[in-house]
Amino acid sequence: MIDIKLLREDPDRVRTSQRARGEDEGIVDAILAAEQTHRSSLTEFEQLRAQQKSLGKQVAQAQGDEKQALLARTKEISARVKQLQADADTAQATLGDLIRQIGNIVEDGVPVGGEDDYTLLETVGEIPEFDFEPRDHLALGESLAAIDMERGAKVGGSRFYFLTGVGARLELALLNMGIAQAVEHGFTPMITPTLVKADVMAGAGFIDKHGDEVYRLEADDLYLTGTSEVALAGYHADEILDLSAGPKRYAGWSACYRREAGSHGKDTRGIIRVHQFHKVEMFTYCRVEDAAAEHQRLLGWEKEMLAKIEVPYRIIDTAAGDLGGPAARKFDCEAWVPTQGRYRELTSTSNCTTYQARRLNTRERDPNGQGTRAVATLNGTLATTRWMVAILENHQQADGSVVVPKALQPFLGLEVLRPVA
RNA sequence: GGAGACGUCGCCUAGUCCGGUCUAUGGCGCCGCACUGCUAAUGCGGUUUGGGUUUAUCGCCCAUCGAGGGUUCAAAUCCCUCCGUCUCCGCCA
Repeated sequence: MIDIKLLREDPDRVRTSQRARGEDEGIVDAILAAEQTHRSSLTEFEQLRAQQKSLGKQVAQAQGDEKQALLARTKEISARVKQLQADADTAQATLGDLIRQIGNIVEDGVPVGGEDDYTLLETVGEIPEFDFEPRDHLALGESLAAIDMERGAKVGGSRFYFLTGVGARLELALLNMGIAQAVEHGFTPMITPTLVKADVMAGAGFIDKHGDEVYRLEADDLYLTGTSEVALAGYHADEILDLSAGPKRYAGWSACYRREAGSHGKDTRGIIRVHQFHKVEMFTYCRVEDAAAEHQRLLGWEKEMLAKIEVPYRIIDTAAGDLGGPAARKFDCEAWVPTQGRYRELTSTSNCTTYQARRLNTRERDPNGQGTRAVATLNGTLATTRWMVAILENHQQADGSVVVPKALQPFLGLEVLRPVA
């Protein structure tokens, strides 16, 4: 949720942001009007309520006829107070519904436009050249006895899979390497709930626009999370944090669940796009002034991880229209996938500034004055199951074996993965 | 799953039975000031959060006693639903 004060004081900034995202800017004026309505109805309610309270005190002390007269007056006021309160509540709900439709204010420098309008920031590493026909990650995974899609489909349906033997070990090694790096940089490792309540899901911003993407357990009114970001965003909900000693950094380890609605027919082969996978995710709470710098740090830690698996990749600055609602800016790192001849997303880091925190009511003492203010939240990927695709394909050899990147070897306990006969 | 106890503004706590001087008590902690070689101790004052009004402050007002409803002129207090914590019993990885 954006700051209503910002919208009031600088509506043009919000309009510009909406335009960059390709979204309705007329809503700004609707919100301004709704706020006026809310404020006047609230004032009206409060004034009569004050009168009701002071009369109530007289009632308590009065006796006999005087008391009866007061009761008659106060009964009438009571009914009006109730009505005014209902009006004020309605006005507030209307305002809330409107303002929640606005995405975060896009950071300066973010390219305008949709999915294809990203800015290429950097390309790292050499695209490998094979003197043999490279096999895709699933062919490799099957011959290594690492991935079993067929039985995955038998048990869970399409887009489910088993990681078997070295496949399971490779995933654990990758995730453990992510946790190890996070710990090395001062993150607190966290294993998070993957089922969360509706208000946490909504607070993290995953219901409004990604509603179709999310699994919901009807019987319990719980949501399966698509990333530990959700649980970590909820972790400090309704709290006042002390960030005077620096940001709070968490590394969440969790299973992730995505419905992949609307992506029928896309990436149907292998484990690129699946309903369930694992991820180690960085999550930071920091002061809003530090958020942009922290975003660069998160990107730096993603690059550090990508260097460890020795695959070529590029970094893009996602266009405004491709940002999630809570994000003010997003950098994706995309690894080269040889058999597809293109780059595929391995990491994504978003600066959500105060957007999530405002919804989840996570604040700090205002260092510049009195009272409290919303903190900033950021997130970024350290490792996911999908990384196996890039590792397998980029490090494959003519005989079907796969060389394990050096940094990963101590975690995996193997230097080479060899095909099973 | 069954039975019971509980949830008060950082922490602890009074108030709830019997609705109205509760504008929520007291202690601890914390902040400020005073006194004082320093620290400590002591004294005085302040200390939930959100919002409205004003906006240069002061001030005034509303909401907030786990959450949401209800009863009532009036709810921390009475009723209902939900959430959470603890104890015991049962069942089960």
